[in-house]
Amino acid sequence: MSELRIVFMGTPEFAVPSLRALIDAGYNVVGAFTQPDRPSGRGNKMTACPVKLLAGAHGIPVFQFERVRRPDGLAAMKELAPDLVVTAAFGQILSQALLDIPKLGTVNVHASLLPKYRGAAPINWCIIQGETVSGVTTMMTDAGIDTGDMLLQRSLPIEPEETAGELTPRLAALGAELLIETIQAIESGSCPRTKQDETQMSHQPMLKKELGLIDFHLDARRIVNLVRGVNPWPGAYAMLPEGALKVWAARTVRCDFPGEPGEVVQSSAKQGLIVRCRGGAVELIEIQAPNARRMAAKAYLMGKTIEVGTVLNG
RNA sequence: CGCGGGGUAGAGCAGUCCGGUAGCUCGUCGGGCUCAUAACCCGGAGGUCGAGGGUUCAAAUCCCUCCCCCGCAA
Repeated sequence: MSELRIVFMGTPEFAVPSLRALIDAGYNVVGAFTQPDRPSGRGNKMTACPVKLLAGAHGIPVFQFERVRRPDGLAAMKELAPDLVVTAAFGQILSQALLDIPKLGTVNVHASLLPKYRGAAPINWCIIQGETVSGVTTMMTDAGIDTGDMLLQRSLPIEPEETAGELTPRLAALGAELLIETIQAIESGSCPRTKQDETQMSHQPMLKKELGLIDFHLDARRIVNLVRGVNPWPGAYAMLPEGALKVWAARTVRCDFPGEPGEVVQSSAKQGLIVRCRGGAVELIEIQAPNARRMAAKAYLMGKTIEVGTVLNG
């Protein structure tokens, strides 16, 4: 049982294992900050984020500020008098004034092998760019975006067909383990601390809806990586005349068909849905038509037709 | 009260507006053809049409209530 007063800051599912690990390890979590509840889903009901639910279930006070770095957020943090702040996918940028509060500093759990893939959506970008290895890094948060000194780091191979949605919980679990090790090392004064190599750094922007629009002028491999990387959110899609066709799963196929990029070269319940792209073709395996549920493309084609020769995004 | 689409055979859909024998593609089972096949031909099984109530000689179809699923937007 540690005497440290810890404040946790995190919002989505990725942060949950880290908070749970802190609780399970017996740490004294004195408060949890999350993004405010937002109206979401059908009916625009207010929805509590996963971290809020977990913290609430353990009687940990929850704080939700629109901007935690404004005076009221700052005051709340001061009052909690944390020895250590832990952040994991919190979703807000911390100010220096905020970082100065905890005596031992602020430790962040970041889902990439820093200094690569700094920024808001490292897991997605990693897959989109075709990496075969990812990992998590614990680091001392500073005023920049994921620029602080690295503490511990551990890597994880990405499965060839793995989606961002599948990789996220694996990295979250790894991150939770690493967080506990990191805090133990900090407590014992034995935690290594390494500056990030700025020449190796990369920084990716937040995900936008439009990122999911498939560009069939790209290679099949890159298209498949995009599909994996934006699954389940924001989701890959191609434009049919009647609306967006979401693509949940795709694979590269040999292309013996002529056709321009985006052209449907095969479309049947037996053979599936194959679209021409740069230097080859992709088979759209699992799709979702407007107003429909997601399903195997072959199943969709049993009841509906997509004409061969249709040009997606055309 | 954010906007909208949907629930019909194991799967995916049509039929609903305009009530009148439940249909298509695929799968499945049996048979045939073929050197052979995911191909082709013939035949069969399989459905309380999401649930309940109402109108009617008659309801998948019209009216009311409820349950469930999904798209957009956030």
